[in-house]
Amino acid sequence: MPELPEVETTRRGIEPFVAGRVVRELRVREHRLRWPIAKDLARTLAGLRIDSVARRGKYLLLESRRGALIIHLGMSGSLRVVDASEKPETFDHVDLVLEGGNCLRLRDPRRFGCVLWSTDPAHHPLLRHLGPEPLEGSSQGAYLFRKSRGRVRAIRDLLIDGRIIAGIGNIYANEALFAAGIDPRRAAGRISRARYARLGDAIRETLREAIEAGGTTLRDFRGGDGRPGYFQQSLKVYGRRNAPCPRCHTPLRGQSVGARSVFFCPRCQS
DNA sequence: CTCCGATCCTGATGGC
DNA sequence: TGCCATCAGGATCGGA
Repeated sequence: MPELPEVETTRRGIEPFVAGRVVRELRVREHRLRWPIAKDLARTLAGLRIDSVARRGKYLLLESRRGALIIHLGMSGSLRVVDASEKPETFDHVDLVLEGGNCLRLRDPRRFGCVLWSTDPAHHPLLRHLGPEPLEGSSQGAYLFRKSRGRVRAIRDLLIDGRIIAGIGNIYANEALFAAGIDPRRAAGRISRARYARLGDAIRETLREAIEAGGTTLRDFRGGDGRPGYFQQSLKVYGRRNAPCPRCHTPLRGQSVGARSVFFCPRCQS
């Protein structure tokens, strides 16, 4: 579920409760996530002061002087700040208990997320090959145009590849391609520079609006403050097969490309 | 290097 | 209401 806007919403929700706090204890009820939680992680974290909460792509980083705790929410993960005395439910796998009585609680039914310690997060294997942040620097259109030359894969697949550009998943790839008027199935290498310029702007606009709305809540996403996101109401094509195109009212199409779905307007996107 | 499919796991949904 | 198949927001890995 969580793509860049949901992770950023989470970051903003938890930061006021986490930054500047000292870790009292780590409680791990289930260590079998995407990668197992290290046995000695509790010892590593105890007494550590968390200086700030950063985001890189879909990764959250709880930064300290000695290193960072890297958290990924996978498909079904969420983080909330709760009172440490609150009883955990099923799938509440990890508690980071803080001095003062608050607790950062990770819930992840599908267990595709991870919790890892790194003394040098920028060079950690999971982050090292990540592409640029779509919301930083100038528009990414020229960059994407350059990276796409000679590539035959669908543009949707290029956009959700974190090594090309970080943080974009299937929902926002589909939404940005609609905004830019590009068919998600088109070969990435055969799209013009001008269209990439439009796409770069569409990506930023789409992500910004989604963050402003608090992310997209499909099923059970909640921000760090426990509130749902409201961007779902703003989705123009994702999940809306056969619904009228918001621009021209032609029925939207939905089909599988590779392992996941694309949604698009056959008239507005070519 | 690039691309594609399989894969980890559980819950929601829709058809019958 | 129940059962079963299908699908899901991610990202790595291995093989072609």
